[in-house]
Amino acid sequence: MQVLEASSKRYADGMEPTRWLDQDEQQLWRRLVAVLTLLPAEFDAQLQRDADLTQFGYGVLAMLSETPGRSRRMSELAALVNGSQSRLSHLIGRLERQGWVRRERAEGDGRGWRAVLTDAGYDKVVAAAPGHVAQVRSLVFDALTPTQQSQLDEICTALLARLDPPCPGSAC
Amino acid sequence: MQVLEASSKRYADGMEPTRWLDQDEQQLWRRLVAVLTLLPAEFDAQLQRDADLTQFGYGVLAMLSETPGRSRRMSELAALVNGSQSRLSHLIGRLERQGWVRRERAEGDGRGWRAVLTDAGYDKVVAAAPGHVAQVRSLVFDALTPTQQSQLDEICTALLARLDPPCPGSAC
DNA sequence: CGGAGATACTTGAAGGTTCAAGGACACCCT
DNA sequence: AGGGTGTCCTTGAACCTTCAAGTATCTCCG
Repeated sequence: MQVLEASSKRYADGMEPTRWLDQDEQQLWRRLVAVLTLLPAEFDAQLQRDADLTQFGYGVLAMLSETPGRSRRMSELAALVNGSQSRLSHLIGRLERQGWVRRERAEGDGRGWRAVLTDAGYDKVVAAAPGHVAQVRSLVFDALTPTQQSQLDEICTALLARLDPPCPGSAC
Repeated sequence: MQVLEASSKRYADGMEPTRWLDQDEQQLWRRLVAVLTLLPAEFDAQLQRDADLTQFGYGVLAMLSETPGRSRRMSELAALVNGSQSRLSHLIGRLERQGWVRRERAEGDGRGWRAVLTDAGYDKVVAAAPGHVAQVRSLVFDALTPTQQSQLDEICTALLARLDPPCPGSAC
């Protein structure tokens, strides 16, 4: 996944020369990319097949189901599931059409909306959850030792420190 | 990301009762989902911004650039980058329109095609690589200690063992 | 009060992915 | 030879996400 030669060409002033990945780093990177590709694909496939849901859609419904009042401000919800407002807005539109969610004006702020889980929506998540959790268990937890699980937890924490609040590469 | 109550309802014969995730497992799962969501998004954003490429598109071009002859059978290429044949076919169509790849009949097998990286395509990857590698370094390697890197490598290996060759949940 | 600027959300179009179907060719077996 | 079956790849439609506007409302401040 990387151009091979660490070419010795000149580089502009102020440009750091690229530090290419060494053998071990390349191996890790390739494996990580594979996991990043295949794992979500499996979850999407299972949810699609068994519940006609995206992982993102499931995540939103589940998040609502766990929230007191089973509803959230759109922007809040978007942040919780790591999606853009636009993405969420489109999704909620679709979920609304299926009767699993409804929109409600947010009180106190005329600009805001809340996504509210309907009873049908709640039933939907409850029905979908066992299959999804089984998949998570089978593809993640069953594959890792308890030690690896806590290692992975710390690794994710470290990675998120650079991903979650701060902006990509720029100064924040 | 999970329905809260471990409901004590009856289940059909032969159905295992769902083993819900405990506190620690839920925490890990949430973090992992966040990483699975945000990390690819960052890479896609950077590549889109700086090179007008998808991570998948970059991966394909890079893979070709590393291959002797700078070409691969479509099916082979699809497997290497963990994509479906259809996805690859559409992508190669787009890359071909931009002049970075061209299709060539595979010799020996009248059904087959090879994707061949053009010179322009090679220049394209070479131009895109430094920015991408910098991003990988900044978001992954700089965030992890050497120990964590080798832990992650083993974790990925363990996860891939259940993902790569075998089918999802069914018998193979 | 009133206007500038930020915030919350939506919308339509463009682009990418999946899914199901289809065409061309290879392989196998009689 | 030749017909059934499987493999390699493409295609079009449906779906989802992103991107760039656009609308409505709030906040701040003179």
